[in-house]
Parts: sequence; structure tokens; C-alpha cells
Amino acid sequence: MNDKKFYITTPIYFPSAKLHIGHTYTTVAADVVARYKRLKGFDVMFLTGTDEHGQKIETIATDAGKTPKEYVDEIVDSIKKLWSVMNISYDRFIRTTDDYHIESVQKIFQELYNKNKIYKSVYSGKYCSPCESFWTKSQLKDGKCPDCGREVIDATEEAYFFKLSEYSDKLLELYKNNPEFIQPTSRMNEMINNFIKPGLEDLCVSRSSFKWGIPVPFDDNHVIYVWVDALTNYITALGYKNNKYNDFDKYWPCDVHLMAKEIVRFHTIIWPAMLMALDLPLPKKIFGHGWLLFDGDKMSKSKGNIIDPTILCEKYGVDSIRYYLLREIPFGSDNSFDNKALINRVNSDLANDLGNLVSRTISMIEKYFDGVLIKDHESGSFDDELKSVCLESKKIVEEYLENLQFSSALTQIFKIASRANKYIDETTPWVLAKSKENKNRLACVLYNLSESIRIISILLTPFLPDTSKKIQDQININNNIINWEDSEKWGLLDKDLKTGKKELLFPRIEVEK
RNA sequence: CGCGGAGUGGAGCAGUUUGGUAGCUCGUCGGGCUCAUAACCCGAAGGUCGUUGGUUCAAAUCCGGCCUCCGCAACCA
Repeated sequence: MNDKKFYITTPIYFPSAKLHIGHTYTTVAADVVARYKRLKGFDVMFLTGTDEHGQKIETIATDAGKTPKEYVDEIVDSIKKLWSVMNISYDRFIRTTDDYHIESVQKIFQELYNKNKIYKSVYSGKYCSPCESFWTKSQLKDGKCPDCGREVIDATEEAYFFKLSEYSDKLLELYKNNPEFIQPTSRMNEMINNFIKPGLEDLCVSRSSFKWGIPVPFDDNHVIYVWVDALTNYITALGYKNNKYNDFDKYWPCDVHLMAKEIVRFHTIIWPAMLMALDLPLPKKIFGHGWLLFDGDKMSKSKGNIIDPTILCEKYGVDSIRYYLLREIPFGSDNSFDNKALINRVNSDLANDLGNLVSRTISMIEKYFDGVLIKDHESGSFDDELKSVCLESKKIVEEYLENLQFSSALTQIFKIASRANKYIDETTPWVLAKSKENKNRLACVLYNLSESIRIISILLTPFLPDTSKKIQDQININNNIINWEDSEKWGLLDKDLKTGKKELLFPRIEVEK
């Protein structure tokens, strides 16, 4: 029973402003995996949350005339609303301002200090006095402060450091022994060549220039910087070194940490090193997906090209957005968000292929049988081709999902819809309906279509939970034949099935202008 | 020579590991059907696979040079 657990996480998001479609992308992807694993009978822990400390939050809140906590409370509310709109089935939501997390982080920091993995030294860097901010060389804009554009000076600050430099060899060994650890694999080379080979430096893990953070337990002048504060959320949320939860032993190590590519580095270098220092098991897989660009450009608040997922959902429907994100974009690589592609995808796949298939099937059962099929069925040509596409799909979809190949998984599911549409053309039910002696054949054809639709609805459940339910209502499916395993069985519907209330799944989106 | 990714019919992609008729979706054009959401089904046109040399009987695929685009380089999903 122990191996039937599954722990998946998204990053904890930084609540400096409302989240955009990129955050949604990561979270929807994680949601699909979580739902899939639950359907497979796994005991799933799906964690998401917010990373709420740091100077930036402190500054933004002050500018808004609020305390940092007041400020992030509002944003967190909006995030939870967004996840509710997007139908995200997270099991736990951690905030780094939660008491239990703070308690754990302090204990972790203390332990690392006691183990001599953290030591006190001096941080030197480029400092902007008016902004009271340290910047790294690469952050500087033309050698000046990226915030205010003024000159920066060399300055030093007392700080605590984590002995990251001790872990180069251990990390290389980790990657070598676990080729699956970093996905997609191309990112592993990037980590090794860019960061580990040049040599890791010890990591600054405290700050004294701002206050909005968890205090270093033995030194009031310092707050714990993001690394220890944020990355540890994955274990504190399970109750590591706190009493709020106690399922650390059950769920750790994590099965997949899901994230966008820019924070892969922290999760494949800093996080494993910290876990090694704590003598804890390492996560099994870090998956860094690509970015959703806008007009080929990175989305950012300053460029004003943020896509608000809530507006999209109001306009097109949640499942359309979920579908577009996972179908249109190959998970590993970057891709542009494109409104036209979204509309096109929804119209051609969801409305034309799937929605219309359900619609025409239900209509025919109503029209030719008054909504209730007769029990005597007569099989015929093309039945086997349809069945085989249906029955082979589950295994294929599973294989893709295990590798987070969402787009390919969906493509396979829609092959069923496509085959079913073709089957209608081949069997011409409207011709069969014209003569009484073909009634049994007609019933069989419509039954086979209903079975195909039932199988589609099961395989689609992790991706489009609402739509799946709507489909199942329309063919009046009994709840005990919609389990995941039922997607590779044929003939589970009653022979004399009744249709439910007909409902358009996806109205076509008319293109404006 | 910092590191990494990418260049394939109008658009977006697969194929490159293990060389051997270049495939998918959308769009376009023609045909079919009428159960259905002007949806569905069939067919066609359209590519010297960035460029240039090499290896080979044979290169999108292997090797070398060059061009272009993009990302990363200490917390933007």
C-alpha cells in the first residue's frame, strides 16, 4: 500500500501581484497529474502555496499603505479564488507566513547551524543606498540600480552562509545515478555546465537589510533569506519539525516537483544540497517546463503583457483554457500564448470533434429510439476498428501521462473522437433508420458510439473534469462504470441505455471582426 | 570560441538516439453526406527539411564550417 502514494508540488508563488496565465499553466499541469493518480487509486498529496517574505513584498506593501501581511493576505485570497475557478484540486495550501512553517524553518536553520553547514561571514556586492538594496552584477542595468537607475556602490553586509560548495561532487553523482532526476534531460546539461562545473559558491542564506522574513533564531539582526524559507515548504507542509501535520513519513520523498524552467536551478542544486545537509531523502524528479510567451516575449508586469486567466475563463470557459494550455503547448519547451490558436483549438477539437460527436449521438438516440435503446443489438462492419482504437487508448494515455506528455495524451484521446465521427459516416445511421429490419443494427451502432463516448469521458477526466461529468450525464452513466480501469473495458453501458438531458458542451466561438 | 535550445510545405509542430518512400494538426481548394454545434467524412495542391562542405550505394537524420533566432548566467511559472 505504501507504494501507492504520490506527492506532487507546484512552486510556492510569490504574491507580489495577481497571478497570470503562466502560474496557471504550472498549476493546471500539476492538477492533471494529481487527478490522474487519484483515479489510479493512489493516495495523493498535491501541494501548492505562496512564498510571502522578502524585501520586495515589504516595499510594495509599504507603497500601498499596508503592512506586508495585509498586502499578501489580499493576494492570497485572489490566488485561492483563481484556483477555485480553474478547478484545481490541491490538497494543501502552504503560506510561508503560517506559524507552523515559521517554526519549522527556524528549527531547520538552527539544525544546519549546529551541524556546521551554516556559518557567519560577510556578503559583499553592489549596493544602492536610496533603495537599500543589494544587487548582483547581472541584475544591474548598465551598471546601475535596476530599480531607480542610480549609481551603486561596493558594500558589505554581515550574513550567514550555507556551505553549498561542499556539494558539487555529490550533486554530480546524484545526476549520474539518477538520469531521471532532472526533466527534461536537456536541463541537466545546463545545470552541470553552467553552475556545477564552474564551481559552486557558498550561498547567502540570511539578510539584515530588511525585516519581512523569518528571524534567524539565534540572531535578531538577521532574517532567513528565501532559500531556506521557501524551498523547505515542501517538507514543512508535511509536518517536518512541526505539529501541524504528521504525514512526512508517508509522503516524503516527493515524486515530482513541477515548475517552470527558471527555478530548476534552485530545485536541482540548492534544494538537494540542503536535504543532504539535513540527512533527508531526495525528491525523485524535478520537472522544469517551458514558458508561455506573449508575442514571443516573456510575460512580465512591467511590459504590461500579462494574460489574466480569470478573464479568459469567463470568456471561453475553464475547460477550454485547461485544454488549450495542455494540448497546444509541448510541455518541455517555450511557446507563445496565442488567442487565435486558442479559439481555433477550442473550435476544432472541443466543439467540432468532441462536442459535436456527443451531440449527434444523443440526437440520434432521441430521434430514432425516443431516447431509450432497444436491447437487441446486431454487430457489423467497422465495429472492431472503432473498438480497438478505444481499447488501446488507456495504455497509451497512461504512458504519456507518466512522462508528463500532456499534449500527446490528449491527442490520443481525440483520436477516439475522430474515429467515432468516421464510424458514423461509415455506418450511416440515418440510412439504417429508414427501414425496420435495420433497427437492431442501428441500436448497436448508437451503443458503440455511446461506449466510445464513455471511454473518452473517463480518459478526459483528469484534464477536463467538468466536461467529463457533463458527457457522462448525457449518456446517463452509472457511477460505478466510470473508474479509470473501466476505460479499457467494452460493453459496460446498459444495452437499453437512456439518454440524459442534451446539452451543448462547447458552443463554437465566433471570431470577432 | 561562457552555457544551452531552435531553424522541416501558408501557420504551429513530429520525425534526428538505431541513415533507406518527409508525417500530423490547422488553413486553402475539390468532392461526399445530412444524424449533428454551417459541424462530420473522403480526396487534392503545397516542402531542394537555415546554409555550405564531407562520410556513404543512400543524409532532415552522422561529421566540420558558417548564418539567423531564442533562453540562461544567484529567486518573474
